[in-house]
Amino acid sequence: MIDIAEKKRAAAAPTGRTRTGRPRDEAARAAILKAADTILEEKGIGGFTIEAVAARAGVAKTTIYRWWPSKGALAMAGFLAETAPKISYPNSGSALADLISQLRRVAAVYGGKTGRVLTAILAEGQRDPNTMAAFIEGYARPRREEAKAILCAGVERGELRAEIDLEVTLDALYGPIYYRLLVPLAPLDPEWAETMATHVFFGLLTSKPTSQH
Amino acid sequence: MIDIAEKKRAAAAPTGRTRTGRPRDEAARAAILKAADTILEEKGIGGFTIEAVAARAGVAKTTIYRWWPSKGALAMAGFLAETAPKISYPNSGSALADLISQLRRVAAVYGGKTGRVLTAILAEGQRDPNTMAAFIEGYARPRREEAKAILCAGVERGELRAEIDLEVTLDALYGPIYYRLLVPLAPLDPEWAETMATHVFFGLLTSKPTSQH
Amino acid sequence: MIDIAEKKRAAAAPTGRTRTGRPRDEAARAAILKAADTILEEKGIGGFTIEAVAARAGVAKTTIYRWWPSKGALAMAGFLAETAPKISYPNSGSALADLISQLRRVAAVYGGKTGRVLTAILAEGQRDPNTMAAFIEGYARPRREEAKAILCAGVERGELRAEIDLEVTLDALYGPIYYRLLVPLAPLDPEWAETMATHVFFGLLTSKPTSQH
Amino acid sequence: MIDIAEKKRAAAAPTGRTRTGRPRDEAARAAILKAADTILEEKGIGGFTIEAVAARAGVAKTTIYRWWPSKGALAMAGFLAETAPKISYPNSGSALADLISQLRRVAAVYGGKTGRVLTAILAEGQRDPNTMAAFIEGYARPRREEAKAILCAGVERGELRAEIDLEVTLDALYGPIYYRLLVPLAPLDPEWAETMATHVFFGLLTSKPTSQH
DNA sequence: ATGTAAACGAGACGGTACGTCCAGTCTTGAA
DNA sequence: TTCAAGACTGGACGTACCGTCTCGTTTACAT
Repeated sequence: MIDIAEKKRAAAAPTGRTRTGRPRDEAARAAILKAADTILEEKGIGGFTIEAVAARAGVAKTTIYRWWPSKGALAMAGFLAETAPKISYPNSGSALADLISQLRRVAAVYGGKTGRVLTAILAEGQRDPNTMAAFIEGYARPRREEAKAILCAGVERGELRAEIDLEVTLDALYGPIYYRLLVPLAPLDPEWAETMATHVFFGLLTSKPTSQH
Repeated sequence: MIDIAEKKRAAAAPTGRTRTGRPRDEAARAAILKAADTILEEKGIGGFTIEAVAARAGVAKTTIYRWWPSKGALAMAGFLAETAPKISYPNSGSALADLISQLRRVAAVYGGKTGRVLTAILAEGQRDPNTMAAFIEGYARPRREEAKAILCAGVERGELRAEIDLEVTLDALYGPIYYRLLVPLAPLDPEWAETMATHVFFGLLTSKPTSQH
Repeated sequence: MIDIAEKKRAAAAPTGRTRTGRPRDEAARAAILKAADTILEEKGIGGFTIEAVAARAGVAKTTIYRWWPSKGALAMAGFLAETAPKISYPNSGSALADLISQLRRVAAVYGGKTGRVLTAILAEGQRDPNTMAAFIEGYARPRREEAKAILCAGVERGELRAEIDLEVTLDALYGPIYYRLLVPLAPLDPEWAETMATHVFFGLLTSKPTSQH
Repeated sequence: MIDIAEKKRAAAAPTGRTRTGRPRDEAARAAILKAADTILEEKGIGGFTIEAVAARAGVAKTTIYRWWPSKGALAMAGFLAETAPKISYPNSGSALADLISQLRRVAAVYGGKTGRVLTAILAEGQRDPNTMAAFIEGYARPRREEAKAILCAGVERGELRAEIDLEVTLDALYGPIYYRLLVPLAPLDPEWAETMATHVFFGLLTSKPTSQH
């Protein structure tokens, strides 16, 4: 898990220098993350202000600014601490089954309160590159690596075609979920996710080509 | 093209009552839209403020508020007036070719300055439902309908499987583009778009199943 | 009377250009000055914050910042508008009588609520040269000129010695009053002021020297 | 010399109980007072913050707060320790000469860096009664007693009129100096101080009255 | 030698006010 | 009736210091 506070602490005590001064208040840290996440869930990004988080956490604004450099960083930290852990990967030995199961779960979670948090972070990320970077490195990329491992196994077992580009495949499977999350043309639910995955797995064409590309 | 101003004018002169008073300044209207779009392109959503638009357009803030109810509406109007017309649909008689060609073009356009405008609108749309609605009804839905028509034709010609769900298919083809637009894990370019489309069209599996679903 | 607002207005309409835009809200202006003065009287400089003045005047902070550049400028404006007009000059034909009468009145006024306002302004003036300059040009200097005129008349009538330096004389007569105001060794009251003035007028020495200096 | 630290130390060891624990760090104490005075001289009251003093003295904020209860107390302590000792009293046997000599010296010192420190203390004293009390008891009153002694001697020797009120006389002589210090209408220099003193000593009137008051 | 007690550095904490930026509304005179 | 100009209320921003607090460390005296 990535947390700017952790980084700061690490930076402050690089090797063996004994830490001095009043230690960080872990209760305040937890309250801030909890408050950040709750506000994001309840009010979305519109109501997510540092002042609101401080008030709800019962904490001074300065305490927040001491540890998180921006709104986006705080939102990310709240997301990672509170809601990100809810998604885990299955492992059944079948790439197709595992991925569909995982995509269903992701759709279900993103379709709920966690989705509101995510949209907020991504919206903030459009205006602040650091937030986007934190999201990518702290959340998106790690998840992709997990999913990539499943795809790899599927290819090795002969389940999936060897010619596929794994990165592109991940875009094809996860892209639609983010699309529905951010452009609410229709709700994001597990049934839709499974149908979408099935379309991508089986392709759209009537006949399988002998040679392709 | 949707423009609140048009609606307002229409509402103001419902049947035949002759309009009186100073007529709307079309030069101001054009300058505002142009300024909105330019700022969006240059500064992204962070620098897009009503005051900045007014200053750049050489127009009073009130003039903007008279015609557009919110920041998001103005961004949408600027987008529609200036950058949206750049994307058109081909028609070659082959669904696969037409869609790939279109996805390439969309990727190219979204990968440039227009993409910055779009991310700004979508970010704003996360906080303001009206902006999102305007985007969906004024831009996303119409484009989907065009694409859907191509898919339909493909099905009717036997090019595409009859069982596919057209809406889901559109999600599968367009989702990844929005994903790459909003989550910049990697750049958005035509080559990637074609590869992605190919993956979806041909599917990922090694063998075609006899019965599916 | 000096008022930054007046300067701004004057600067905005230098010659004949017709003023445009919403006119300044005079009620708000008056409420701000009144609130500033009241807070100064009641709480002294410690409680004099822009936020407190805004709250009491029922006005937005920005409205204050639009017209007064600093705390000190606002305090000065409040002082000039509300409490400065209370002191006027007598004119009886006798410099001694006039000055004593005036010094008594000044001591009485500075010994009351107005004195608290003055100490606040002078304290603020120690940290902000602009405040001090505004105080000197807008209040102190004009009063000195009035007093100087009386002294002049006294000299011309032969009441006062011709050799005296008028500026130094003013320091000698007014200095003790500011001293008692700012260094409260003892209260500031009219009796003391008259005694003090008498000492200065008549001198301290037992015998008049034939030649001096 | 008054120093809260002295008081505290005295209070901590009232009778005979031997003191235990780490002794006060005199180097830190000296560094703090030096830093306080230097900052007051260089930046005036505006730059005089506890944090700045601590940083300059290379000391923790807590060490300051342990010994001085407030900003004003610290400023006073710095003033007394560093700059106050610079003024001493002459003794020539002539009240007039001694006082003029002393007033010249005071004007010279207050016209320089020491003056900046004094204005800072007096400004702070307007907001904090304790600071003002410390200034009066620790500095102003003792100096007045010294000056009063000279005046007394002058009266006893028949140099000065017996009817004069000594307190009022002190106000008349020192008031103008504080006035020029705090209201910089003109610079504070020895020539002016002597002229002023001469005016007060000799009075302003053309003729000596037969009976007065 | 070893406690014990106070002083010290470091720095986190809850707060207050700052001065600024924009949002969105309102009021005027001119076109 | 629209427009330019610009004043208004109001909310949040990020910063600077305040005065308090909690630590781990240091220093000297008392045992």
